[in-house]
Amino acid sequence: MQTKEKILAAALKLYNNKGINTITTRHIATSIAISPGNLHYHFKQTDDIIKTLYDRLATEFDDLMQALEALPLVDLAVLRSFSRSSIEVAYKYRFIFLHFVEVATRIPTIRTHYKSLRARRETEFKAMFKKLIQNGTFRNDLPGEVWDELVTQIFIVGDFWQSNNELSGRLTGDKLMMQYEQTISAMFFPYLK
Amino acid sequence: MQTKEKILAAALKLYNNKGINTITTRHIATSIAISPGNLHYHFKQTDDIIKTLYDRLATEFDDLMQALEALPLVDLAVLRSFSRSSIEVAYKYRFIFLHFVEVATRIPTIRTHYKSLRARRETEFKAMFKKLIQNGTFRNDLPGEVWDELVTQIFIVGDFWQSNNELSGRLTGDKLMMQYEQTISAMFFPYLK
DNA sequence: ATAAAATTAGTACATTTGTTCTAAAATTAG
DNA sequence: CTAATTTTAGAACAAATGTACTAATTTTAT
Repeated sequence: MQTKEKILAAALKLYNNKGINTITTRHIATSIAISPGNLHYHFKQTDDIIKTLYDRLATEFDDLMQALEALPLVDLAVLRSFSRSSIEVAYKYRFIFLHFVEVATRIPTIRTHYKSLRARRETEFKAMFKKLIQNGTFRNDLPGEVWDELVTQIFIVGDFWQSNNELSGRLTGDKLMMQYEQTISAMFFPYLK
Repeated sequence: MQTKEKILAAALKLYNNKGINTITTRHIATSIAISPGNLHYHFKQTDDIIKTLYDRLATEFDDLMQALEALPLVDLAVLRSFSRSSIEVAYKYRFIFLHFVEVATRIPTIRTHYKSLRARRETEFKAMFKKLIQNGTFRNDLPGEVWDELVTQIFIVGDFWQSNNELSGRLTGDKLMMQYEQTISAMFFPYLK
């Protein structure tokens, strides 16, 4: 593995386990037995490492979204499998979600990027819900605002289920992902026809 | 105002506006024109300031909870007014929620305290839902797990609506609180009979 | 009024951290 | 094979930061 990839892998692991504030570039360098100078040759600024990792997260999400859009029809099973894949990606880059506000504050381009990604996904979700109402999967007796609020709720839960676990659950790995798969899919339950 | 109170007020303001990582004890001291030595006379450790602010948040929440429990009956209006008051308290101490994972990591007693508070509130919520099902406010056709998941959702949204706003909305003050009052009350909508 | 206690300012120290610089080593290209 | 380029190590620097220390000042108690 190239040094640059080694750095990213080590950084991801350390950030995920110890957070972005306790981990310094020296920690990362030491963990893969390279010098601080070498690390800064590959990443001039520390934040460039975080930025790169965020970009990868964004790309992996985008791939999921595009796969979803390519499907001819969206039903509950599809929604569930999409949610499962999203959870896996989010877990892989969990430090970002666990420190999302700080990451977005430290690296303004991340906030900008997230905002536009979010806006895009919001319209996508709303369109999808409309379809699911029309084809009789979802209820048709609820006022429109309720669906808008559901979208907001989904984003909050989707972005912060890991923070919630960190505070009260402390599950890890598959157990954690399975629990929140359930939590997220339960969000749709009372909306079913 | 006593110096100790001045420090806490200044810290709250600065933390809320700039986060806990950019603000140092020197910033706090300078903002109220006292020396660093004086600040550390009142708070030996920086984290003691955060700890004290968290304790106040916890107390204010406890007061709300006790007021709620003292009421003879709980209906939707009561639930809504409780949610409104919670939102105000959470906004007042918003830096804690915006950096919840880091705060809980840095100050272990906060994590411990939050966990037990959370467990207590979970049973309270579940009992309340049971009552609302029995008196016909909530639906009685849903499986029990759905209510458990609703409780989880409520905590996630309740703890992280501010982080969500920080990432995508950036509303402030009343506008912000009013929006999330709606988001939170909309969570109950599809559960109504 | 005076002694004791509490508060405050200011300095200083040790550590950490991001980053830069230089020279050596390794790799690549011609 | 040799020159150019890339990569690496290691030292060094400057700024920041939490905290301790000391002496002065203010407040409180008697």
